[in-house]
Amino acid sequence: MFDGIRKYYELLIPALTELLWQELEKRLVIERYPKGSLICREGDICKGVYFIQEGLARLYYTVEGREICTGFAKEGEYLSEYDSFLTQSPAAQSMDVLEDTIAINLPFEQMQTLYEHAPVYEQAGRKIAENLFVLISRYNTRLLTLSPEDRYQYIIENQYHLIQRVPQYMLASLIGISPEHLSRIRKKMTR
Amino acid sequence: MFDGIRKYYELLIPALTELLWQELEKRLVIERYPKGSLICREGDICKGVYFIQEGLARLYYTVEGREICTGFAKEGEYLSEYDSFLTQSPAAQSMDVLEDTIAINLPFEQMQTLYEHAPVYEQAGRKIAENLFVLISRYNTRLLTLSPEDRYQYIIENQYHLIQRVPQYMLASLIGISPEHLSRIRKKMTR
DNA sequence: CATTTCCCTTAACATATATCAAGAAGAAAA
DNA sequence: TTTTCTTCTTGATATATGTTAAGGGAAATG
Repeated sequence: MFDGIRKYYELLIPALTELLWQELEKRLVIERYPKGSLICREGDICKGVYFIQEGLARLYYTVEGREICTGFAKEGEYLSEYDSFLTQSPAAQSMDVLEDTIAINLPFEQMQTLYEHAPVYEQAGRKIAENLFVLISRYNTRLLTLSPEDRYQYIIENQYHLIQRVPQYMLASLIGISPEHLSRIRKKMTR
Repeated sequence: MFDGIRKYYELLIPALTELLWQELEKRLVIERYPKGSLICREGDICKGVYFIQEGLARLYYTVEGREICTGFAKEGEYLSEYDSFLTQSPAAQSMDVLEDTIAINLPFEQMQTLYEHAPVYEQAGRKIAENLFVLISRYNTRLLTLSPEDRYQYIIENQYHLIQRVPQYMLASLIGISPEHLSRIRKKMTR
């Protein structure tokens, strides 16, 4: 059950011994979400960092009744409303799942306990924070420096699984344009 | 000289002893930048995380000859092209200073050495990464959920020093609009 | 003190992109 | 199968925001 996430932590913490892993493992919580259900609602405090074991999760703002997606995580990837998680303050975004999903949650209090328990866990926390920073930073770079066409092209070339698993109108909001406009861009690109 | 940054590290690492501080201090590098000079050029590898001792630094993309600002740091704040720093890959943004600036740099190799030296430093690394994540995440939230007017209003209410120290056309790009448009927004707001 | 440079404003105009509305095509449900 | 959703497409229209250009004032420079 925990094979995938264990490999992930071994990458994060080169010095992860069997004992240290067991200490971590017993704090992990397996959570199952049926397609369409919420992991975290905007305004609530995000309870954890979720390692997606199986399925597909989504992070999005709701602005004037409309959803603006900012990220997706598939099997083997992490997702969290990390600002809310870190600062234990109300989440600006919601998280839900687009498919039946199994997530492994490392809750906030458990993470703090680990930090106090042994300093190596700090290293995992640091690398998770660093990885999430790089993700959001590059997302930002694309939004600010690429044209809508090039942002879509980026998804084709680097996140093709999203095109197969995510409705096009959600990708439009990820790119920062309307669904109609993405449809026209696609039409132009096939020519 | 190192008073400001020491206080900052004491916040990050509650367990920072005199000895641990000395170990850190001897790895810090004081750097002076005259107004207008570059700390890091786009395409280069960002050499460090810079604690601004005195002055004002800026982070910005250059797209088709135009500059798009994404962040500023004044005295007592940090700045870095952190993606480049973490991954030791070419920077997407440049960093320069808008005023004569004294920065205290913790270079990448020195930071790695500290991590190996004692695990408490991991805690500082983690918190720096977490803080920078929260900063960029909230910047993102503002860009994606607020109108240009409200983004400018946010600066007035929460970063008023920028209005006093940064040219308006740079704030326009921080907000994600043209200088002319910001000028019109300001005119409308005074009424 | 003159002069140059930088920055802000304003107006006219251009345009990318959003919005609105309708229909088609699949996919899911009954 | 038929029906009902959901998603995607397409066209007509609207609009926010960008672009270009010009002038003025403040600040830096010599």
